[in-house]
Amino acid sequence: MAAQQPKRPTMNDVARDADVSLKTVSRVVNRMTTVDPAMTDRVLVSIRRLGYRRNDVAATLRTGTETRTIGLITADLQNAFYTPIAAAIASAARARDFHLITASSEESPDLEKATVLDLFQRRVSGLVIVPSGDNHRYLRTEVKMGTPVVFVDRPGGGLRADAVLLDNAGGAAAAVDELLAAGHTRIAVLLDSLEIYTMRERHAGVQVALERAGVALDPALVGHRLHTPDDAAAAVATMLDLRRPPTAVLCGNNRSLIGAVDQVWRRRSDVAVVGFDDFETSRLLPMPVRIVNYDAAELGRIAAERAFARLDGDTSAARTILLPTELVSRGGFAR
Amino acid sequence: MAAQQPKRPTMNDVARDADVSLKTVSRVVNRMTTVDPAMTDRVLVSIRRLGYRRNDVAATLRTGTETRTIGLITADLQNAFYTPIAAAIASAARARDFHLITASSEESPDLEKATVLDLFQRRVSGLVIVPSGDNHRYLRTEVKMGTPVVFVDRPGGGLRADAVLLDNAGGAAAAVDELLAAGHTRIAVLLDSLEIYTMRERHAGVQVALERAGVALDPALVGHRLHTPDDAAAAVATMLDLRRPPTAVLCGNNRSLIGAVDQVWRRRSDVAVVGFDDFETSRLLPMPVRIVNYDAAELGRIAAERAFARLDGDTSAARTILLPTELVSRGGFAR
DNA sequence: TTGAAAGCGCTAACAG
DNA sequence: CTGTTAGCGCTTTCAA
Repeated sequence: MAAQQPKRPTMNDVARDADVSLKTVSRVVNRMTTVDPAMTDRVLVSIRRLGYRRNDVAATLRTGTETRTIGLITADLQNAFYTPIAAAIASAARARDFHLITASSEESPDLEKATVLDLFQRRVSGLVIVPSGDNHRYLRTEVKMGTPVVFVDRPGGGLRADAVLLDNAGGAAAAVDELLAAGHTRIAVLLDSLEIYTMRERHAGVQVALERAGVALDPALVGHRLHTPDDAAAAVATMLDLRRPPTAVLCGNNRSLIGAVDQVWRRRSDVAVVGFDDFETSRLLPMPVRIVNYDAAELGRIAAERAFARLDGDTSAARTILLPTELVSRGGFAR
Repeated sequence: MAAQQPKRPTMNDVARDADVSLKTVSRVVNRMTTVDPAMTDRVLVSIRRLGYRRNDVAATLRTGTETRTIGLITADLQNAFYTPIAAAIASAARARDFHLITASSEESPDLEKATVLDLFQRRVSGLVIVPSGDNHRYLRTEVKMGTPVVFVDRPGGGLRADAVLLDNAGGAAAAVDELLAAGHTRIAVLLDSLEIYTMRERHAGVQVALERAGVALDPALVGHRLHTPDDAAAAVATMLDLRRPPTAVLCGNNRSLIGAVDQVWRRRSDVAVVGFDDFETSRLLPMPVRIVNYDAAELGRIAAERAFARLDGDTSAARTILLPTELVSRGGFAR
C-alpha cells in the first residue's frame, strides 16, 4: 500500500517533473501569457499528473494582504432572520471571488470579541458584524490597519464604522399612525427585552407617534420581556380580559405576532393586529394582519457593498444607512 | 497625518521592541511555559503597545497542515432548510476552535466543483457538501491527500465518502402505511422534480408501501414538477375535481404542503393531508396535518462529527448514516 | 532557558 | 521568454 498521507505536490515538484523552473510553473498557474506554449503544455501535463493545486495560504502570505475572505458574525446563526443577510453577503462575496466565514456570538459580547480577534488573526479582508456588545473600541487598532468593519442590524459602540440599520422607529411610528387613523386609541404593545437595540427603537417609535397624536400609552397595555409566542399569547390574554381592553395590538417581533394572533383568533376577537418582521409562511395566518416589512437581504447587500467599497479605497467618513420599512397586509388565509 | 495604511507589526517588530529574540516572542505568543517571567512581561508589554496579533496565515504555512477551517457547501444558502445544518456544523467547529466557510452551489454541479476546488486551494481542513451533481470523482485526489469529505442530505457519486442522509423512503412509506391503516386507498402524491434525490426516495417509499398493501397508484393522482405552493394548489384543485377524487394527499415537501392545505381548507374538504419537512410556523396551519419530521440539526451535527473523526485519524470504511423520521401532528390552529 | 539559522510554498524583483 | 535569488511571518531544528 502507498503511504498513509501522500504529501501534496508543490510547485517545486511540478517544476522538477516538467523540467522547468519554479517561476515558469508559477507563471502557468497564474495564467501569465508570457510563456512558451510548448512549455505551458509540459507544465499543465505535470500539474494534472501530480494532481497539483496551488496553496493559497502560501500565495497569500507572500503577497501580504488579501485573504479574499469576509468574516460575518451574527448574534445567532440559528435565527432565520440572519439567513437572507448571510446569503446576500455570500452572494456579493462570490461575485468578487471572495469567501465568507460565518460565526455566531450567541449574543455574548465576550464571545463576539474573541471571535473577532480570531478572525483578524486569520487576516480576513473585511468584517461584517451584528454586534452583541456596545463597546467596540477594541476594534480601533484593526480598523486603523485597514481592515474594514461594517455593523449591520444594530449599531456598534465607540467606533467610527459604517452601519446598515433598519428604520425601526419609523416603522413603528407608521404602524401606530395607521392604527390611530383607523380610530384606535387603546393600543397594546408587545416587546421583548429593552436591552435589544431594535426593541428600544421600536418602543421609541411608538411613543413618538402616540405623543404626536396626544394619546397616552396605558402601562397596562405594554408587555415587556416577551420572548416566546407563548409569553406573548399570555400577555394578550391578560390584556383582553381587562375592564378596558385594547382594540389593537402592536407586536415588536414575529414571535410575539404569532402569540398574539393565536389568542386573538382563538377568541374570534376583532382586535387589530400589527407586527414586525415578516416571515415566509405569514400568508398562512388565519386572520388578516398588517406587518412592518423590509428587505432583509438588502441589509446584507448594502453591508457587503460598504465593506468592498472600503476595501477598494473609499476613505470617506463612516456612514449609517437606514433602510426603509413598509406596511404590508398578510394572512386572512382561513377566511 | 500618519501613513494611510500603518503596517501590521510582525513578530520581528515585537522582538526588536522588547529586545529579545524572535523565538522568545514566538514562545510567549504560543504560551510555552519555558520562558523567564521577566522576559515574558517585556514581550507582553511590547505586544500590547504595538498592537501585535499573530498572523495565522504564516503560522499555518509553516506547520504545513491545518487551517482549522471547515468548508460547507449547500445547494442554496437562502433555503431555511440548511440553516439548522449550518448552525450545527458551526457550533461543532467552534467547540474545536475551528471556523466555518459557507458557500452555495446554487444547485449547479459546475459551480459546486469550482467552489470545492477553491476551498481546497485554501486548504480547508475538511469539507461538508450537500451535493448538486452526481459525479464527485474529481474529489478523489483531495480525499487521498487526507482532507475528509462528508456528504449531507444527498449522497455523492463515484466517491467513497461518509454520507449523512434522511430515511426519506422509510418516512414516506410510514406516512402511506398510516393512511392505508385509516382506510385510505386513493392517495394523491405531490412531487417536485424527480431529478432531486429526496424526491426520488420519497416517491420510491410511497410505491413500496402501496405495493406491499396491494394498492395501485393512480397516475392521475401523481403530480410532478410542482415547485411552488401555487403549483401544488393547482394540482390539488384538479385532482379534487376528478370523478374519483383522492381521499388523502401526500406532499413531497413543505412548499407543496402549503399549497395543498390552501386548496383543501379553502374547500373545507375532509381530505387528509400529510407532508414532508416541518417548518417553524406549522402550528399556524388552519387544519390538522401529519408531517414526516426529522432533526435537521442532527444532520449537521453528525456530518461534523464524521469530518472531525476523520481528521482525528479514523480510517475505517466510509459509511452512510441514515437518520430516522417520525410522523408528528401539526396545525389545527383555526379550529 | 534562549537564540541563530533554515525553510514552509509561494510571488516579486531582477537578470539573463 | 525564462531562470535565479530573496523573502512574506512564522515555527522548527539544533546549538549555546
